[in-house]
Amino acid sequence: MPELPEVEVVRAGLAPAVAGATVSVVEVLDPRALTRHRGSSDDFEARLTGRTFRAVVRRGKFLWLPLDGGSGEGEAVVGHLGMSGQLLLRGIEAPRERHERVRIVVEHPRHGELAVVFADQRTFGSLAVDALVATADGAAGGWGDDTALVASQAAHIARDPLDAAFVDAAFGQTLARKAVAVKRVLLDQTVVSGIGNIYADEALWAARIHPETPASALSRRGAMRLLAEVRTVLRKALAEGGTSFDAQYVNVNGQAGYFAHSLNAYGRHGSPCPRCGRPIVRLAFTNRSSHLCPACQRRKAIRLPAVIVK
DNA sequence: CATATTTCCTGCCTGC
DNA sequence: TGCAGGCAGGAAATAT
Repeated sequence: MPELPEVEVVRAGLAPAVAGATVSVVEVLDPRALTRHRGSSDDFEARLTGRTFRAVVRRGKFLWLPLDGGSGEGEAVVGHLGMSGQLLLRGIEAPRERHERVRIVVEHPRHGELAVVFADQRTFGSLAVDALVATADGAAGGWGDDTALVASQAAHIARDPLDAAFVDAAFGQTLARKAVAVKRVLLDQTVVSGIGNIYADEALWAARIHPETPASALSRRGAMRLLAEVRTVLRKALAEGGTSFDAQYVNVNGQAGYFAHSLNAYGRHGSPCPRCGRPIVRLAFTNRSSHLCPACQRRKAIRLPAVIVK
């Protein structure tokens, strides 16, 4: 469930400890953590050992750590936390985490030796050594680095709503030509990245928009209001350290965030809507759920063409 | 081309 | 107490 705020907390925690650090040892404990790496575990270890991390960069829910040197535009370690992935900073003597999959020992010129531990209960997350490619729009690849490069595995992902190079007008135009439910579009990482089920439900609640509203049925003003609410909820969650329900999402020190206390709709079915007091409901949505207030978030009436009935 | 469904995985929770 | 089944869900692959 790490979405943009949670991944940004991890990025910001990792950056000061890892930027400028050199990899001394790589241990792959479970090759399923490398499903997106083109090559063996040995290849991953060999490509990484001895390299120096230049930065920690994030776009949407993707993280990448550019490596110094190399050919062409260079390479990076690209990572996605999936459902339950964690990147933890530990001392080199630290015992194994419960679901530890990869351990990268680095030597930092000021902080000394550290272990970067990738732990992942459900193994939807993964790490890979990946090529860096130029960004399509020439702007910086993401948060945390000024260079106009992006990991190739994240290059097809749209910019996220907190990215300075995100284009609001293009987002509005995309919504206007999509017939599918607006919530689906919010979750489509090729349209806007960083939003998952929690923040989609929260933003739609704040904007008083029913998740099944066809995207194209929103007015331009409605679309921009939704985008503004997306940004507000992402920023608030980031300021509170992200959303943690159990031990699934934690920062690099293993600590939970506080935003779960601020949720208005997600997971609150049966509880009163904080705005109107009527119960929040849960609706089936593909293989997951939508949480909403049916009173505040009215399904927009679809204007049907006139039909002549004999 | 656009949209819908399936797949990957483990741990917790419910109901029998 | 055990165990089956449901559920959680991001994104790529596959199907319609």
